[in-house]
Amino acid sequence: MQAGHFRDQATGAGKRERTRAALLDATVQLIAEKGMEAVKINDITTAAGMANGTFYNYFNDKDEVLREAAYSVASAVSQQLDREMKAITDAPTRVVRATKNFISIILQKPEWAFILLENKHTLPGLRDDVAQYLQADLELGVAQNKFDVTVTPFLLQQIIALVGAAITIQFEAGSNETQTHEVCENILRLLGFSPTKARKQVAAAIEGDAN
Amino acid sequence: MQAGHFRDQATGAGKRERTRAALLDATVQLIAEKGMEAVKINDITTAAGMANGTFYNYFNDKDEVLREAAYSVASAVSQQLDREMKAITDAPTRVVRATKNFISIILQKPEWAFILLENKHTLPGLRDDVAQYLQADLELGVAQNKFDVTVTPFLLQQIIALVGAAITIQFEAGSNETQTHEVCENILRLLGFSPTKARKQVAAAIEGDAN
DNA sequence: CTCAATTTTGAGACTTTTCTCAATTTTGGA
DNA sequence: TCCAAAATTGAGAAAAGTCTCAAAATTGAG
Repeated sequence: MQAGHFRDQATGAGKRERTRAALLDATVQLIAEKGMEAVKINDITTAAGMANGTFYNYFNDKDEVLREAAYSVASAVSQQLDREMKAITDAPTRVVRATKNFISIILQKPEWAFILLENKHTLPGLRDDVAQYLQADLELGVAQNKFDVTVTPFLLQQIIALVGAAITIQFEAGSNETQTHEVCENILRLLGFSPTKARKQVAAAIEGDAN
Repeated sequence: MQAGHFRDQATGAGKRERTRAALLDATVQLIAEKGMEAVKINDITTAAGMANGTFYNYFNDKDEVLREAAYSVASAVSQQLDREMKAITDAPTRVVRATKNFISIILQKPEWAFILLENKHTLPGLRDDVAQYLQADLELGVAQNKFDVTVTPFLLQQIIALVGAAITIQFEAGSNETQTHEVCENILRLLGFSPTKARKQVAAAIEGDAN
């Protein structure tokens, strides 16, 4: 039984919350180690330092814990991104920063990256959350006359696919700042920027970033 | 026991070939219905109209049949695409036509779409095949001074991600010609085309197509 | 048509994992 | 501190699936 994000969040809460958090942490960890399908109930309880039966005090079955683990991670990422995006008003800058921060948040917690990538298709919640974010920024950019596109669900998914691919590659081959800049440029190209303007915009947007 | 692509290919061959083909067809079909992980050996043999034990005359275990099914589908798609791409020499046209044809081939056989999407990450063979194709066309385009990019594995994956997302969406929501045109335009934008030029290029490339 | 070789069959042994529940331990409010 | 309520325990029943093998059926070359 080790540390873990949800466990930390639950220190001070009642026993019920803490046990639940420990189970979720163990689940996330195990998914990262062996993938969704390979996770067994016994693995989870053992990793969390409990007896098998305890599991059923908190979840009805495996699907439930997997789903909750994925949602919890998605919502943790979402919260952190929210915090870092306040007070940016220029749409292209928002898009670039959000992309960069999203990639960076996810790559800092490999076990999060894994669970999110594995659920990209199956988990409607996450995809829709990210899409809503993005949609607002794109509409802002169109209103600001910065983007030459029509904002459709299809376009959102195209952009999300670029980010997803960038995360997958960096997750496999190691974090890579150049590739993060490239995906930002690619998104801007998709939104109608010329190669030159895309490059300058990315440089400018990242210049002003704390990280 | 119904018809199926591999079964058709094997008519006239010996019994061994035909049984094997029937098992592969059943496997592909079942993957489309319930996903890789949910397919059981008994489902496969029942769907193929055989006894459980027969399976082990052809495959050592489930992983093997799943892998072979995926490879077989990938190679069938690859062959068909090859046939349709001969004799196109202009790089942007090649990229647009290949994208359009690839999407169209896959969406005509939903069970193929499914198996390819499920294996995008796990099956190195398929991904690399597609990437090689694309790489040649991109290098051609750079040589022809049509594309404003550096050809890297990262860029290839970005483009493949756009196509993958387009297939996923059309697979879920129904085939959509507009979206297919859009993904082609998006790819050209990524390669440095302006929105206007991208649109014209796509129109021109598809104009000259038989379909 | 014949028959050795090939293929198929399916019952059941075996493995793996899920899930239940009566007994025990822990918790935390009064 | 006390104790009822809450949480935990882990053995084993039940479920789900994999894989083997001796016997039966089929195949196709000569």
